[in-house]
Amino acid sequence: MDNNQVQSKEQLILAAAEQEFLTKGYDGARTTSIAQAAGVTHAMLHYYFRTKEQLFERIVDEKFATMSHSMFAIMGDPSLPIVERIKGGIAAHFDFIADNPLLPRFVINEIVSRPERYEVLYKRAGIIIETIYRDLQLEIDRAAERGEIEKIDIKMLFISIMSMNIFTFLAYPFMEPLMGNLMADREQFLTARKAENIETILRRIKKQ
Amino acid sequence: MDNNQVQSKEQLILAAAEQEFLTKGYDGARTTSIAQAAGVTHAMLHYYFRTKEQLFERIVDEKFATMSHSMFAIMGDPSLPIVERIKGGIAAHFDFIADNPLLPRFVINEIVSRPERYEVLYKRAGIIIETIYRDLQLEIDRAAERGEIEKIDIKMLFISIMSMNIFTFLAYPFMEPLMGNLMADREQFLTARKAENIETILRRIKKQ
DNA sequence: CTTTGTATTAACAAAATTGTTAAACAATAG
DNA sequence: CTATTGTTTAACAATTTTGTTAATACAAAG
Repeated sequence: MDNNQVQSKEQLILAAAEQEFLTKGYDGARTTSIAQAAGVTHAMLHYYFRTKEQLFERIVDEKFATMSHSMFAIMGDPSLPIVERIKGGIAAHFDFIADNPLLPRFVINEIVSRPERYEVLYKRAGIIIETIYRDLQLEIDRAAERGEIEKIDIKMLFISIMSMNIFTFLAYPFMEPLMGNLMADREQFLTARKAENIETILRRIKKQ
Repeated sequence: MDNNQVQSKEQLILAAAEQEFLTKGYDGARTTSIAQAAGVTHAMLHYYFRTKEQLFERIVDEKFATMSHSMFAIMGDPSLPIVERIKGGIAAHFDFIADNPLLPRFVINEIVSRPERYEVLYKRAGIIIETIYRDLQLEIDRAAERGEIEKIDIKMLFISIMSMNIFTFLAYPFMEPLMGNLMADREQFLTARKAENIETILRRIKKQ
């Protein structure tokens, strides 16, 4: 078998499934359409993954992991001074989402439509995040006491960063036709938007 | 016929359809489930609305109108000084979305899954928005020249406002379990979040 | 009180979609 | 070479979902 030369059928199906699920969601996706896009008969899809549900779970697992990686990117480089660290964190998070622009909508839709399914996963993630945030909150509090920045709740700051970074991609198709020339050149807009998000957050924590 | 005393069957179906479509989307919605929720046979649904598609369009039309109203709310009260105006606009927009928390996800999903359908609608909206923004941009430019605020692109500012306000509700189910006690009390969190969004935007335009 | 149009139901039909199976085929280990 | 194992296909089955229809009830109008 040539697993490396040509992509295996399994790989082809997974790639096609990812595309289909990310754009159309579970309900909108069709196993026949995935099989067709992968260039295999739809019996093959069932041979490798048994059910649509199981194929979907493979994609969900990977995408949830990617999403959590993206959230850790906001943490930034701990060796840098706090303002530089936040600046870098925002940029890294923005770039991460830029590389996975379909990810947030997929994850949000999935959480909304079957919350019970992710309760366990979520409880664990919540605890991890809690401890990590505590460290960063401490660093922020110390910087605030030194008068370098404003005192602020790190969670609120994270929500603001995620809001601005994620919304950019989430609502791109919605906003683009409404914004005239501003968003006409995607690359140029994204560059400007990244800078704007950083500027907005930095001003939020700037001592005044 | 008692059109007002008791809700008409048509009204019941529309209400059930709105709930179903907003939470599950077009693909996830089931006409049988809508009929059941409305307490009518599913033949009734087809009698009144012919097809799922036509029923969906009724909901979409209304929701797109609501969404565009919400966007106009950001404009704020033109009789107020610019900073107060923006402050009020953010608050009004936030409250609007708070009253329609399922709206943004629904609209975004719809735009992403069938963009061609809204091209015409969008061209028109884009032109209207363009002219309205021009006025506000002028007012901002004048205030900036007077040294009251920073010079800023109104469209960028609007995107930031929409980002922070909308993301709050869009990602609520996703964030809530990750944020420990912060989001435990929904009302309290929304109040804090509204204030945070206003603070963030005002700092963005504050002359420094 | 009969006609006419609307409302309602149950049963049915059609289509789409997921999933199965049996048989053919290919690769490979012994 | 052949037995075994995994791969592939075509055809089929089951289910779900949307949509239709024919029969019936009901209300209003003449």
